[in-house]
Amino acid sequence: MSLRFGLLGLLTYCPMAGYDLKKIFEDSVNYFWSAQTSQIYRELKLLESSGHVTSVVEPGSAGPNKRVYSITESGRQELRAWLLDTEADIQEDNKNEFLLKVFLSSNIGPQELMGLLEKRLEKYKKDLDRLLSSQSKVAEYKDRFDVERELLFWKISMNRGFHDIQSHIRWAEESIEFLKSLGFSSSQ
Amino acid sequence: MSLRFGLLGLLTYCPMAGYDLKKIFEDSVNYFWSAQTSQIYRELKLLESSGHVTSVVEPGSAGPNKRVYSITESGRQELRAWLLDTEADIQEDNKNEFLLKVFLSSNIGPQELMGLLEKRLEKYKKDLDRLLSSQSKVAEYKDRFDVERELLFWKISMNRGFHDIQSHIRWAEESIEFLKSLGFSSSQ
DNA sequence: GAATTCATGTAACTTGTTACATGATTTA
DNA sequence: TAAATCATGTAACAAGTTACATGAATTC
Repeated sequence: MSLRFGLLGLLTYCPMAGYDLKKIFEDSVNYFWSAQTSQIYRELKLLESSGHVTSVVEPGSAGPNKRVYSITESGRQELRAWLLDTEADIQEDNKNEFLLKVFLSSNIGPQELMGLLEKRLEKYKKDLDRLLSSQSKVAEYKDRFDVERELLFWKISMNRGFHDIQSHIRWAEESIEFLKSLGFSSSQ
Repeated sequence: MSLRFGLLGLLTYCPMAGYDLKKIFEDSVNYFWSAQTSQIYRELKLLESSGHVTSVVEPGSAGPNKRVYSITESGRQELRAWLLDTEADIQEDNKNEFLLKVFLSSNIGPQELMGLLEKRLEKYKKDLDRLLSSQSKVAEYKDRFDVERELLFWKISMNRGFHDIQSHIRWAEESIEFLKSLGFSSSQ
């Protein structure tokens, strides 16, 4: 859906190749957005054919040539229009495979569910660690690009990550306690 | 991805037609899963061709005929295998269009972001109301099907919804306060 | 000399969305 | 009698995933 806007947004920092964009996706936006390289290259072509970015081929610093993309003025306009459009994102769907499992867990029973929840709790705690380490990468980006102005917005979006993970942890712990209070014990 | 398992799961309650499944999706699983009718009908056909469900055509109580689907033993096995497979759901992606916007908001500035956040906060509060009202529907389902055993799991998954929305509300409020503390005011 | 990283892409596929068509029955 | 609900579907498209191919440069 909005991969194109993610790409346009990152290109406002500086011109980049598809490969660079993939990298930045991985260690900045990764908590709330992701994309395959194949998808990124396809999308960049579409953006170029609609005039929102332009590209030039540059000799690669290491290895093959790079196709470096720059955002155009029409691209910036597109981006701003999307950012200000409050209708588009208001009914985004919240698909959560794990919750679907919990909902259908009568098919495996409370003990097995407890096992799933305990495993999940571990995952959430790892997520928290990963988020903390990706925070330290922000400092790195601060040096690589000139992003004084961006820092504020990065902080606010990363902070959402903490709220999110903490609420997951609290819910999982609460649910495990609830099952225990009903006399069930883990299958692990 | 796991629409098929959602369908299999609901069919463990009782045999149903595509239309019924769509309805139940809408007012039970809706908070963390959704699907279009066209997708549901397509998926049901696939499930039938792989032997996980069977169907019979019944005269409709009102209007056209119904094709009523029942889960088979192989369908139940599939479902249970998926429920217990902790690898599959562990790296589900968390795409969040709104967070992408926040992350890229240097392109519109803090005042505009504040406006977006305020609008979001309203949406979150509406989400909370909707979740409360869908809770009351659970009671309705309890009567329609024989789902004593299922109630426990419904409660746990619905409870996740509350944790989720509350954390969204807290984050939005905190972020608005943060921007205010920096001397910015809303564009609204 | 082997593995990893840099760098770009194609092809085939799955999943999800949008728009449309049909026609009966029930409710306002 | 008009609108909503019941009920099933097709077609075209958009978005996302998986698998694969290529080949140079760097690091171990």
